[in-house]
Amino acid sequence: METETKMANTCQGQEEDADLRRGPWTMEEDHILMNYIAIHGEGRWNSLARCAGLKRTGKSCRLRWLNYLRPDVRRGNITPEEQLLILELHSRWGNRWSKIAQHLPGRTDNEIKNYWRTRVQKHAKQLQCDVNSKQFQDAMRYLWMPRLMERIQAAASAAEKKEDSGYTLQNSAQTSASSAYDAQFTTFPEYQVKPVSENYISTPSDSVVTQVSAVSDPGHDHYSFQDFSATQMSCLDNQANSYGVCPELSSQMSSWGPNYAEFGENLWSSEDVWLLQQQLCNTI
DNA sequence: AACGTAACCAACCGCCACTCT
DNA sequence: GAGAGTGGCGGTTGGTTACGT
Repeated sequence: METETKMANTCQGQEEDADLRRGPWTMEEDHILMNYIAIHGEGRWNSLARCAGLKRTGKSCRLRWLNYLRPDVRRGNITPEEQLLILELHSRWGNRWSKIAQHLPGRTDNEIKNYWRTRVQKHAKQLQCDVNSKQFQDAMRYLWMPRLMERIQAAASAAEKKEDSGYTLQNSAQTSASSAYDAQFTTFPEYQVKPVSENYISTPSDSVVTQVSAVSDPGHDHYSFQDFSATQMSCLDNQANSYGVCPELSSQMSSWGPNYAEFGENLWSSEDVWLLQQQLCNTI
């Protein structure tokens, strides 16, 4: 705080930024901001912007740093595990993006918000229902989320097979370096995959028994895949079927046969959507 | 190849809460 | 205690890229 005050004082003589820059950041601006923070650390953003010689508002600098320049920002596609967490956490907390982001290390609230608005809301639109409606919540919980679980488990299963075939591993975080699963675990050391005898999700083929768990974080309300598994299992108990789908949807899905496998997050065909709409109308 | 549309994402805006003077 | 300054958050916008016709 003292240094911040000093910093602010030393910059007071500088002229007011009447010609503030807006729009996309240039590489030069990025370098200036990164170098300044590397040397001085994050201070008060307005004075930081002035002292660094950036013709930007403090807010703009903060946003650029937090959402893009920070070294621990993860870029690239949202993994199935992350999607699962986002869906689950959003069902708990709603649009509390920053709170949700706290449970996805390296992801920014802006990125999660964008993911939700572009991809999740797209599906709601496809189903012609509100993203907060019970219909869509059910579709997520009984169709989308189990699909994601299956994809996660399939990736873990593939990794196990790799291991069985003589592939030497140093630790569980390296079990499947080529799968989407691994992008998460190589980056998030707190997550690991391990076989368990309880709290498992069975796939339709019942061939995969894995658990995704997070090391507990005392003093921090850290939500985990394990929590999700527990939630999902209670759902299975209640709904009593191997897909984690309510009985009405389950019967419809079994009639779809292989088409059910097409319920990936980006694979909702128009026929799927129509069928789902019909089913939801009938069941709710 | 050209055009239109959809999807994605960085950046901005406005509001609110907190801190400092 | 009041007002100004600042940071944080969620909502929105606009530019760019990808894709389809």
